[in-house]
Amino acid sequence: MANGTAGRRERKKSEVRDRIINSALKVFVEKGFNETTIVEIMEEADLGTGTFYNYFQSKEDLVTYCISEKISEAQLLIEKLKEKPTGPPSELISKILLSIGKVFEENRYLMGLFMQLRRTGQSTVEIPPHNNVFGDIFADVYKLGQEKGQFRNDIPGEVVAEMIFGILQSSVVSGNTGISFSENLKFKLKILFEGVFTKRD
Amino acid sequence: MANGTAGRRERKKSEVRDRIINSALKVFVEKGFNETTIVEIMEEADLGTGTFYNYFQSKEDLVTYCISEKISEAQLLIEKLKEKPTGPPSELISKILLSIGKVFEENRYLMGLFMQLRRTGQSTVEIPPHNNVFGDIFADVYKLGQEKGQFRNDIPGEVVAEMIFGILQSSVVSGNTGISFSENLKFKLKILFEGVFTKRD
Amino acid sequence: MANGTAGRRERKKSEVRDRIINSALKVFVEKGFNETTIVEIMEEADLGTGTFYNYFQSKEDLVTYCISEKISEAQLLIEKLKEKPTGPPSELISKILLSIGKVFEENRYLMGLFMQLRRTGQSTVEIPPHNNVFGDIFADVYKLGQEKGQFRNDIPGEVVAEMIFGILQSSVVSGNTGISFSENLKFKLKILFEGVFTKRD
Amino acid sequence: MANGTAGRRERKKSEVRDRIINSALKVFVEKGFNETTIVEIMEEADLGTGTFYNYFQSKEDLVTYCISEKISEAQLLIEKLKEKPTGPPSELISKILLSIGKVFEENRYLMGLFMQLRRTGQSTVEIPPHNNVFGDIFADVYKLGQEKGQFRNDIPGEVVAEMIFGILQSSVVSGNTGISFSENLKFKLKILFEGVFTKRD
DNA sequence: TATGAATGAGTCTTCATTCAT
DNA sequence: AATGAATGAAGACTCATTCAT
Repeated sequence: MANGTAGRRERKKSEVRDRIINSALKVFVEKGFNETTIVEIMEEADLGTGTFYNYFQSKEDLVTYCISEKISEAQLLIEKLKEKPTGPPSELISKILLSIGKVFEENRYLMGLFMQLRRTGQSTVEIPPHNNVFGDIFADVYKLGQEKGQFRNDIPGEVVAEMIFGILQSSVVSGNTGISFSENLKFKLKILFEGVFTKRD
Repeated sequence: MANGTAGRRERKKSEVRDRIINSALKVFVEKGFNETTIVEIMEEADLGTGTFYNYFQSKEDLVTYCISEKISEAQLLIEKLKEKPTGPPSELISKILLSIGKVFEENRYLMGLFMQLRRTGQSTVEIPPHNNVFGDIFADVYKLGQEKGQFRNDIPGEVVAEMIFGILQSSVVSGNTGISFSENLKFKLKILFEGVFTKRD
Repeated sequence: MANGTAGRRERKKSEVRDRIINSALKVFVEKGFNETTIVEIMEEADLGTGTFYNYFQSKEDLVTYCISEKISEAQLLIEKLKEKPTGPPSELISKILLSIGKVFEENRYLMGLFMQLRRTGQSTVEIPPHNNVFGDIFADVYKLGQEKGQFRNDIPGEVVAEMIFGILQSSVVSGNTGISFSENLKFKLKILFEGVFTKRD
Repeated sequence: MANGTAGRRERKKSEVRDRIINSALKVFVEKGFNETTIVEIMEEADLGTGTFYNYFQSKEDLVTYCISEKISEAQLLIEKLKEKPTGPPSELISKILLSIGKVFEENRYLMGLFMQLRRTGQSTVEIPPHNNVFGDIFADVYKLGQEKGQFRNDIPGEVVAEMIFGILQSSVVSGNTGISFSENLKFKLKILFEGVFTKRD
């Protein structure tokens, strides 16, 4: 009984949190992060201003929370992919990028936020240093590919990792080409691979 | 005489402006754009707060001004390079990227600012939409390369342009690889070219 | 039966009220009156926030209630002492001070609260003007002592009353002397009665 | 010249600071410290809200500043008095109390503030622990009096110091007796020195 | 032209209080 | 009666911008 009530409350609370997050992202997209006020977010969510602080400590906290969630989501996907490595490393990279891309594509703006956010240290939720979140993963996979003879050895893995991350980024934020995200990504991967392959078929 | 005085005044004024700009960039790097106040900039410049408004209309104006200057600088270099097109398109792209990169490398932070700045419309100086500043140029050169048979035809020029811009960006902001900017850039261009070349030598 | 239930309910209600009061005093001591929030009090009491308002109208109300209770307690003691006046007035004063002191000593902080509280008029429970609560009593006893020839006539009773009250206060809040409350009080009463001079001219 | 301008500015600034302080004290007296808002203070001073923060970091800071000033003032007076010790210790105590009293009497409310202020540690200006500011001084003088044979030895100096401080306090805040501050103080000192008994046994 | 104190609009943040469950 | 999420009024504080000197 009590459980039922508590459960309902939990659910309700979670709903409210989501409402705030979605409103926030909506307004962020419209006005930009720094130009968005908490009042605006809560008006959009049709909630009182004070309610914000029942769920987040600050605006920064909110963004950090959103991003952390997305990163976790993405990392989970990557873990799954790495567990059953069927194809060659290049295929793994493609799959990873498509997975991560999908996660962020739902809300493209978040990627921009993710890139630009300067952590000031006040946030309670930890965001790892930007580039390194996925950087190590890419570098690892590249090294694997080098060992397997699929990738060239005359280019440092870290540089390739940077490039892969750049591809991800530019595909997600790309918007004027009239090409879908996954198409865009595939084109860029084509460029990437046919350059790093040791030999072309 | 009057001319001499005016000249001195001109020079003096320009000196003050530069002092403000340099102080601003310094503080931006330390604290981030939004966290930097005009008071701080002017303290760093060892000038009175009010003096700021003799040179710029607002903080946004200041950044816009800085960036515009850099872009103009870069575009001037590109124009010069395009006027005397000696080598193949790939060489032109390399030279352009190195030139632009150099301009922004002096102040890497500016690139970050350039990427993240959202125009809110209050600025008097116009900054063109981010990606497109150099995007068209890259696309043009790529098309030229396609016509000359150096570049593959199965990938849209716009996508390649995005990729080139991404390379520029990631090279400028790269910092943990221990590789110099131009080395980093060359590696990435190698990846780019040996992927897009119709055939590998 | 109905009576029994009502009694139990009464008792239960009283228990909750006491729990709130004790938690409040505890937090007041730790953080100060103004810095204490109702949420904190109720967390300390392990009760829901809303429950507070089933017992008190406001935070001010709570404090006022606490203090009033203590004052009533003290006044009751004084009445009893005055009813059976066996010794000389000086002894009565000593006994009164010791009694009041004991009441407040259990919770020294309450005395500080009692001293500093400014009534803003919103409270439903009335607290009489600070100094006067016991001031009149002291002045009365002093006058009695003057009539009986025990106390000097060249000093106004009100001034002595203020001084007695000051003794009470400073004894209750004293903390660094390493002397117990009642010892401290006795020393001060000695001064009050006899003075600090080795001999009186 | 420049000096003249700077000097004028300095003077102006000092005037504004005083205006704020006086307005603040006025409103504090009327409404109490915690009930006073910065807006109210600045309205009373006929200045913009923001101006407050050109002079003080917070409301606490302001009070701390006021009190520190008064304490310094009082301590300076005490030093002067101790340098030329002509009469007996009792006389020195009287003079010290009258001096301190005068300092705080101009603004009686400040003494109350001084007593009640709970330092939360955020203030930039340091206030020494309340009782001890003058406590040591009183204890010292009392010990001197004991050595000289003027004061009794069967009461600890610290207790007497507390009592003296209590006298100071109760005289400053006393208000209903219709007796002037210095008269009030003299009566209490008389009690302190001689006691209230008609004769000592 | 340089200055820097004054300004107040704009934000964040807190918290007593309410109320549906 | 107990609960705790929702609320918004209230207050602290910031800072771009103005303007008298």
